[in-house]
Amino acid sequence: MAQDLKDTLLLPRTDFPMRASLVHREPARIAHWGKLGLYDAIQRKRASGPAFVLHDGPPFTNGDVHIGTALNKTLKDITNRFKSMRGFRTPYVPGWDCHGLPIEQKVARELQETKQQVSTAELRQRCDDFSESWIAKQTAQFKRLGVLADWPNQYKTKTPAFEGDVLRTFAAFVEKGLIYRSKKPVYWSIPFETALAEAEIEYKDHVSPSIWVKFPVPPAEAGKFGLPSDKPLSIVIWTTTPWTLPANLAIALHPEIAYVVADTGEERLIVAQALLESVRTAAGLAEPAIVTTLTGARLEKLQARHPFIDRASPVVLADYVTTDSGTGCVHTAPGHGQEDYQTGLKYGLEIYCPVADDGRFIDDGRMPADLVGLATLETGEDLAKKRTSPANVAVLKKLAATGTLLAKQSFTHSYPHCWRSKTPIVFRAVDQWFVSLDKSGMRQNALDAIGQVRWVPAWGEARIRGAVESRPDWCISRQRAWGVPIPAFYDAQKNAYLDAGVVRAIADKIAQHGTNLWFNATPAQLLDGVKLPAGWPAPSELVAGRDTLDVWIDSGSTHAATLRHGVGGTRWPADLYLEGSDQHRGWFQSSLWCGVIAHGGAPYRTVLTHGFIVDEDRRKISKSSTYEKPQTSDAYVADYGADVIRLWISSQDFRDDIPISKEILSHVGETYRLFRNTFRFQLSTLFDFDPAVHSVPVAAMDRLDRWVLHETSELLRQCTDAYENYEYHRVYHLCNQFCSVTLSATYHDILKDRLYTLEASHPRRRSSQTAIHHVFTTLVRILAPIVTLTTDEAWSYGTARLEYSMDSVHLQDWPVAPAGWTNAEIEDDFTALLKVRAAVNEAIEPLRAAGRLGKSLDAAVTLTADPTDPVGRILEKYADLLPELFIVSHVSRKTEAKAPAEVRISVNHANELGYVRCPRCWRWVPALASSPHGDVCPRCREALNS
RNA sequence: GGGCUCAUAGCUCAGUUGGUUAGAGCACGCGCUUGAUAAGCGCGGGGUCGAUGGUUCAAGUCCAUCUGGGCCCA
Repeated sequence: MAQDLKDTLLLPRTDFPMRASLVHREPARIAHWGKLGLYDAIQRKRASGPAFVLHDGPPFTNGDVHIGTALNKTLKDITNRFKSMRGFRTPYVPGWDCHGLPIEQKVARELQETKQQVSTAELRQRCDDFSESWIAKQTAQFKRLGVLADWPNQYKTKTPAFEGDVLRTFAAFVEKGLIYRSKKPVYWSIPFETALAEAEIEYKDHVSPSIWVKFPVPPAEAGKFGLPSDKPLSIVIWTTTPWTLPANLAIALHPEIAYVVADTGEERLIVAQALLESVRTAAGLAEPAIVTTLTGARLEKLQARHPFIDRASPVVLADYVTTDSGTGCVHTAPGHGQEDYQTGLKYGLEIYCPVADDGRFIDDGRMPADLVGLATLETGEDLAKKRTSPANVAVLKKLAATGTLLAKQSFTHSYPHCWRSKTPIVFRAVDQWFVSLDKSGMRQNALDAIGQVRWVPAWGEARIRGAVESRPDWCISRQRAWGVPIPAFYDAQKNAYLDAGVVRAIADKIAQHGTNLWFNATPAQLLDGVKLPAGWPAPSELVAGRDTLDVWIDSGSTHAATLRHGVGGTRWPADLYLEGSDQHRGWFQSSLWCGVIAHGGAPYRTVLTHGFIVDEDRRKISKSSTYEKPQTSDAYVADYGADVIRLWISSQDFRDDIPISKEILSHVGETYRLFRNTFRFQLSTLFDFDPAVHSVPVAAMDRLDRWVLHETSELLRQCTDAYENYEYHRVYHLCNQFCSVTLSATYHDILKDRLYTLEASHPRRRSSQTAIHHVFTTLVRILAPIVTLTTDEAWSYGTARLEYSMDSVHLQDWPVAPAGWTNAEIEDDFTALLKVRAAVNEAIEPLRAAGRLGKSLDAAVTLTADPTDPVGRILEKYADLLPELFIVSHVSRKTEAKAPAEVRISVNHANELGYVRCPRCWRWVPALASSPHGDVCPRCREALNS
């Protein structure tokens, strides 16, 4: 009998599975999108819309997609999908960064391990293959995340056409006269014998010999400067790089700092006054007597002597000298340091660098014979054995022999290392190609362009402004094979020949034949058909340079190689660049310079940055103690599924650091289930609802349903605003709250009675179904950019009642809430009603705890309120709705003068009123009536009779 | 060491121009339900807002310093 009655209820039904099984089911939907040609379908649908171009920053192609890269690509995907639903045409051309040292090094190492010797062309081919293999893997990993893109039009920095555009960008640099050749200290990787970019440097602790060295001042020289000469006098310098002493050409003092001549008894030393005590301690000297005090400026041009080479080391002045450490007298080697170099230029010193490409001292006739050939910095083996370099050892020996070594300690400090070999680098002056950033007002142009761009968050502008202002001239040559060659030629005397027209002609050839042409062809072949500028030797007298361009020129040219050609329907400039905040000094800047120099402006209108992924302790993930497995996108997708990962990404305020942990992901998984069950419940309650046939106009809808439509329009308004402002975490939290509070705990819960027990076509039931249908189609679309796969599945069930359909939620327009949904009066009324509802629940709880009743439907509630009070009036106004709203069986109202907004609530079990329970709808009523299915309440009898 | 930036319940986030006992979801605890059931509902405990010191009648919300993260430099 009970089962018989239950069968008369309109219980929810749907095939939409409760369990997501994302990890197993997602690939099928992604494949379905592939068959559908979803990306192209979306582009076709928006073909006439305004363009929104998000230009993809190319990931480097040397490994699996990192979870941080997954975050970046997903944010781009969310953005594009939202913009597309808003009506924009959103061409998205993905790119790949292919050239560069890490790949070349990896390939070179493999060749080394297998003891293979190959030509440059063969090495480049292997690099190409290596890069290509990762492009295939990364593509699959991005697709697995649900990322939609124009894969057929993807750009790769290694393709001939792209390389041609890189060279055309370079030609613009040459044409503007910004390229110059200069000997300049650069970061130099000894194992790779190449100059390194700033980005290729990492700072690590390094143990160096810390030494105090005496530079003798000859008595005659001391006399000239009014210094006592009756005892040996020396200027004391401090350095942590003894190997640079053979290149010492000067001693830098601060012009305004106070220096002292200190008498130790046997000799006198010149050091900064502020550092005398620390020098004394380091050297273990007795308390010295101060002979005299004077400023650094007084000693300018004093000719001290090099401690072990027969030459002078003059005193020079420099503002960067501090009394933070050392002696205030700075050993200066213009060939081995940026500041030293600047000072050298100022004083006309030679940019002297007696260190060869391999990091060993050269034999230039000036280097002491016992130092020639020694390695200046530690090899990996030296570091493993914790010993200092042979050159350091030998220099220390010479200092000791000449009695100029005042003190020696071990010193651990942060020192630049080659990011690949992990060995310390040298500063070394070598011939390189540079871009002058100050010539022709280029730096100002770049700063002006920054002001034209919208930076999100706003502080990004200060960040890149600082980076652009402080950036030194750009060293763009690399002594590598895997890159775009610099089309410069050299004659027998090593004079360089570089010309914009020639570069463009070579660019055309390379765009056709690839860069291997440069490495394989003779200068005569390369220059065949090219009109040589005046003053150039015949091609037969030239050799082609072997330097390649800094890869930041590659990446800085991506906009030129794609947007300016309109690849995939894009256009220049881009509406949006979206990358990690490290790119203020990286890609944003290289793109800015290339855009400003070659195309007269920034290549982007808006630049959005996100933070970095950290662990639960907010520490960088690579330093995490809970680091268990590779932090790859695939590893996370395999555990949680793409939609949960995407939801996690949306849940975080990505402008700040972005924490990830098992706990966080499991909470996000709960939210995912909430969304999924919300969709499922709504779908299940619409099983007999056809919107085309059963829809109820808003004006005719029940007040509860109009309330939920109002709430939905509010949700839509706020989520749209959040999306527009790139605040996706607000969408997550708004939807979370909406689903759990507004829907699940309130609206859905209240609705069950009418949906299940009323007759199928009862106006109130159809009204609610109409509302649910509206809420569903709105909510699914709001979440579509984020929870892409599940919303697509829900949409398919909702529209076609099928797991897969030819339609997709991603082809829909962004929802619009009709004006009729907004209803301030109902909103106010329900705010008050729901407050009373909460109070009713609170009042029921003690009875439940006492075992007097279980479900709220067993309760009969009495409300006492002041009829003149606003709340009292609302209770009166909604009297017929109250039992349903509170999910109780009976509500009686009493009026009594009370304090404003005060409602007294008393609760009884309905049987205390003599009520009986309807076996069908479970409500307690005064009396049952007979029906073909037995005794039921009058309302159920009516439903059964129809 | 410098520049930029962040710091609110166990977790993720809200907290408008400084003004009532700092909110939400999840998690947690205790119950209810078994007609969303590897679901749903109710109630409850839990932050004094990184620390310190200021400005103010009043500060999570303004200022300074410090501590601890992050990115980028040195």
